[in-house]
Amino acid sequence: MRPNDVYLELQKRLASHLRAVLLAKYDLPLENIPLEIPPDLKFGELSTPVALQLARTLRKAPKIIAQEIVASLAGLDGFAGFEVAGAGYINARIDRAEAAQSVAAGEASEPAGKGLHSLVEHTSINPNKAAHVGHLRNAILGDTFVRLLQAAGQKVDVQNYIDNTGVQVADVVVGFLHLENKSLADAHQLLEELRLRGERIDYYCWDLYARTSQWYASGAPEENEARKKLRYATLHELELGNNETSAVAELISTAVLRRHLETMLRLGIEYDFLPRESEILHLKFWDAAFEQLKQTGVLYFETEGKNKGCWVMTRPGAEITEGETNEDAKVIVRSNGTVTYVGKDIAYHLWKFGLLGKDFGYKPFFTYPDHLCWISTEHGVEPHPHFGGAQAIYNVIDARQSDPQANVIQALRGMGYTAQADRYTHFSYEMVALTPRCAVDLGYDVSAEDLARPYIEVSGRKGFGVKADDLIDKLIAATRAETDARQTGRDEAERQRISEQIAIGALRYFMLKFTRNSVIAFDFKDALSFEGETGPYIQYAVVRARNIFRKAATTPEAVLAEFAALTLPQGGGGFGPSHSTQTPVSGHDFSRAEQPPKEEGALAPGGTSSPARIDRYLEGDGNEDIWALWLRAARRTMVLEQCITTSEPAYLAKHAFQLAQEFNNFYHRHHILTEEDPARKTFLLATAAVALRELITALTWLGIESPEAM
RNA sequence: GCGCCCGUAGCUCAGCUGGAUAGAGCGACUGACUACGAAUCAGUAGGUCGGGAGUUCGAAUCUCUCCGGGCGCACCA
Repeated sequence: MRPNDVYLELQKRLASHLRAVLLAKYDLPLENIPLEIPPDLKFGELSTPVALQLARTLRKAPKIIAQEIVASLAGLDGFAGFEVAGAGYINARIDRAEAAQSVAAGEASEPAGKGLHSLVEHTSINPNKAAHVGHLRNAILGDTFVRLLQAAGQKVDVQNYIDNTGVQVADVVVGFLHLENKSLADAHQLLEELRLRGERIDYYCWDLYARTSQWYASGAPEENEARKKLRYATLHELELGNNETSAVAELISTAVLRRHLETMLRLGIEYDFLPRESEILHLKFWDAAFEQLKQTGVLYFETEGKNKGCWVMTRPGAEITEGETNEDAKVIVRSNGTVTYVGKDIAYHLWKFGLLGKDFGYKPFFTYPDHLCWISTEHGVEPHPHFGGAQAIYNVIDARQSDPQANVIQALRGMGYTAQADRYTHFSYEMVALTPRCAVDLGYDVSAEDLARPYIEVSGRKGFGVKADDLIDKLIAATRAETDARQTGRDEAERQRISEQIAIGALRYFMLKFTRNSVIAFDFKDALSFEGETGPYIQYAVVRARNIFRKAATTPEAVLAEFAALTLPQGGGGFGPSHSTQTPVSGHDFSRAEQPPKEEGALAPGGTSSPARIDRYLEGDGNEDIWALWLRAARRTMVLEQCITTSEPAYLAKHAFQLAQEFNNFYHRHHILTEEDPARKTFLLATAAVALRELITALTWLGIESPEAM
């Protein structure tokens, strides 16, 4: 039997059939057949307003068209019938028993894009301070998207770009060398002392960075001028490398980076490669890119206007008038010969697509339980894995950087790399801000102006924000208190593990439940909630399902095997090619809801002369909620594809929640273990087994573990 | 000034390529534990989808305009 995802498969089948019917009947080639999931099961499982849409071109009443189309649909494999409803909708009812067989068998279709080599860049925190809630959103979005691409069968490289030679690192170095008057030897000593005391270097830098930022503006005008000069002199030394200042920067930034990886690992987030800006500079990536940019004419030398003496490029969407100087052009090479950020980013992205003709050196940096994370270096070790050269890339970068991102894409397109430009996704998301109340609770001074705002932007420079590790610690403490109260029979280690799983589940779900372009106004009350639309709610549904199987002394696998026997008296079924036993349906003569849901006689066990179809359990007023659960379980691949094509993990988060909600509802309405009809009991257990399987799969894709108990 | 995002129930948010009575969670109020453990479930109240105009058989969804909020538009990264 060929694998397929029930809903997706039936949708495709109906669409192509409708396309053929429209062509044959009306000579209308219609590429996109609108298909939707109706708002209520009474309208069937799939529906199309295509007749409404065609009314004008065909000059016929929509209802007439719908009836004509329905007449040609009878007997379509996998469907139980079609009917015209409302103003001219065509509603399709699928063969429930047959669909349930497929779902139970765990059939899933291959999503589009299988085998593609993708590269996801996320996290990319400046290594000069502790990670905060904003970085958590980035990393959780990125990591989840990586899991989605992998679930779709893609080969994914996970990268975390490290700007170790930028102003932000320069600022902590200035603070260390000039505010604290310390040396390279002191830096070594500090790291050792912090290690012994069990303190975090990234927390230390959080405060130092904020102090230094203030220091730049807190003196007399001429003092501030000197401090600013010091800042840029330091930055210059970092870029050059091979000096004491850069050695301090390297030492501190690497220690902070290590902390970031540890923080993210608490959330189950891992990386394959850490490309650093220092290597992009020292290995002269830019020189190679510059040649290509000049040759393709993307960059031109400006001889007039405010950008005179610079190499510039035209911005995307800019209207250029012949013979006039484009004052709005983006400067890529400054008049002093140095390269801007966008320039370096173009070089880096040429490398990502394997178009630069240069590569990093590689050395191992961080060890995960099952693989190594590599970091860039000038002279690497052999052998090493190769990164870059991807077919599709995703950059998880906040929405404020959409302009520079668009510039990079524009440059690639201008160089003739249009296929790559099309597969370059700026995976943008809005920031995480704090509600004024949250800021006050944390002890920050909040101005009257800020108090009136809906939210206040987090700022590392100001030291304003919620640190990632603090939030995680707080979440674990809260779940631990709850777990200790509930799981009195379990030992310390077990309770801690469960608490961590729940805490991380709550945090990851919280960051994923919002769509990317909505600003998250962070508040501890919401983030620390474990009820309602939360990760723990979904995890709890899993635990409940598991408890049923434990009490019944069976397993989901055993139940599903039993279920297959129950529903497959002839051993066939499913969505195999030639399995059409449908009776033609004229389109207006059936109404499933009116059939009695249950016969008086007991169900004959599978394998007897009268095929023991399970329709009776899937239809009728009392069973619509069960069928809805099966139907949702059938949507896994559909949701996965939707998430990938729209770069929106929130759809999967919503799907998992709705699945859990329907399961909890089912759990209350139908008591499984006390069910007396053995066949129905098997059916109910199979329902739980399917829900359990789909819940665990969805949670895994979201990077959320399923605890054994809670 | 130009560009992008947002404005949906008291609060926080969904609403897929325009489609059938606008949904969820939280909060409020009513109920359900002799347990497949209530981190749960059922029910009630609550909405001029920011305002206006247009396109359409049909608009929360598309276009225009106005109002309100946010973020970008460096020879910073």
